Amino acid sequence: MKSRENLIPVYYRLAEDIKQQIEAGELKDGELLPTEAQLGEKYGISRMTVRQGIALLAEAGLIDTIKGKGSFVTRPRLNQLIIDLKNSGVNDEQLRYKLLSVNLIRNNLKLASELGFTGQSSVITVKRLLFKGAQPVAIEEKFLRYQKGKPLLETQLEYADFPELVAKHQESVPVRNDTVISVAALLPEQARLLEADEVLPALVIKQVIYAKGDNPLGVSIMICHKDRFELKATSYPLSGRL
Amino acid sequence: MKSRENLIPVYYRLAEDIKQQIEAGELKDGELLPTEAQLGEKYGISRMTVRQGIALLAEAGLIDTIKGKGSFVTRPRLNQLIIDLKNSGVNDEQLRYKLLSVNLIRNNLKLASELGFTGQSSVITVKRLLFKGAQPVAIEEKFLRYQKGKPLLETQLEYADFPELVAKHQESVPVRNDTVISVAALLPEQARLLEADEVLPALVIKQVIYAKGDNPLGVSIMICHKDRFELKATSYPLSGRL
DNA sequence: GAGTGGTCTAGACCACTCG
DNA sequence: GAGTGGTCTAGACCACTCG
Repeated sequence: MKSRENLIPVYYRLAEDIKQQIEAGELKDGELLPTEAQLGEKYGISRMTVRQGIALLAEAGLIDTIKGKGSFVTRPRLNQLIIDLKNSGVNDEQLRYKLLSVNLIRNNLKLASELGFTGQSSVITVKRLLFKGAQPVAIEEKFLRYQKGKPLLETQLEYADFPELVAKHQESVPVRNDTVISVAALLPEQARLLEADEVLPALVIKQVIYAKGDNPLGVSIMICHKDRFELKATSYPLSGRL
Repeated sequence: MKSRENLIPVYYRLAEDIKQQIEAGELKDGELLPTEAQLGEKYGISRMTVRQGIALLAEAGLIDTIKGKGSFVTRPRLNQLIIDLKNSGVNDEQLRYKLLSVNLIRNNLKLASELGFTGQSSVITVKRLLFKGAQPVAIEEKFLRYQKGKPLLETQLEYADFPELVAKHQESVPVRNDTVISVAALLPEQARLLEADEVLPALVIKQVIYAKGDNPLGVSIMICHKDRFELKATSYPLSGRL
């Protein structure tokens, strides 16, 4: 079936077909798919092409393939949620930024080691206020390993998201972002900045960016106004090709 | 290079090689990789095998491939974080569960429509208390579309995670989980259950499980004690094959 | 028109699983 | 030993990009 006629690749159509069957409940959780050879036969395509479709389904979490046995229908991984910090409240396009302060703190081993910056005693701090419309929604404080000869541009300070900022200021390549989400009470000064009652709690998002080998390159702490900010996450793959 | 000698597939070694070069900064952000033909030449392997390696790198977010142009080094997507609800505080293995109540609420169109359960007026509610050791850490309340002839087993009610529970009780196949994370004050009864001061705020995790076509099948609301619970997320692919 | 990645084929050998 | 998926090849034609 050389279906170049209609531009949609055959392996993709095979994957879609099977996806439909799974979502319609025709192929149930745990059930075994036909073998690759059988699917090739059925669709009139070669085995490598079948495998391309199967790979797509596996990537989407719809099947598990076990060598020597076959491909089994499985429930999608609904417990694995994706937060896109660029589109879920944080770093939203609707947000405006106001730069509060930038400091280079030299020779403060205590601070550097608290942040996990080994072999380092100078730290850059950047503080911004995030607005949605006229309302302040979050305070963001960033701590960067100081890197000689890599000055930060004003535009970066104001507009770059955190991983991007770290990338620009570092020789080392950032490879991982570990984040913790928790709740804390606002400090008086934070409450003032956020124009909130002092008693209000806040959503706290703490990001740590690492280079290869678990070396922290930067730490970001966002203090978010509880009524003006929430985090959205979804199980649906953002880069989903199916 | 038929390197079956050492069990590690050639395409995998190619991908690892390039990954190392990217993480070491030898291949910088935006740089163009050699063409597939050149890589095939260099490693002495066929183009399809090169493509297998390239696909792995693309999946890990280390390169972007553009048809007709080539493959470009790109920063990994550090803004896309994965929360694994099974290993990040929620549904943790260390957690114990106490079933508080199970109810079938019949003929309550208002509740059903609030939950988004269309064409439906009966709702099952399940309330559990989660413990870490002897300490209550969260209250979990679930609302399920009632499905005739699909009784819930006691063991499921106590141990199943939410997507699993929905899957067991529904004919429809769950395909998506949309979650919102926010902050709210504890109600007096909730504070009592969590053995907390009434004034305490709480982390709120609201999950909605959908079938195909944006039909909600179930809603779960977790009210988490702020000092005993935090959510962890990471950019590192959990199913990372590289 | 030359170069690139995207799709696809028809074969091959392998390691693994299962009865 | 029969069946399965995993790896790999050496070819082909295509659509796209760029000068």
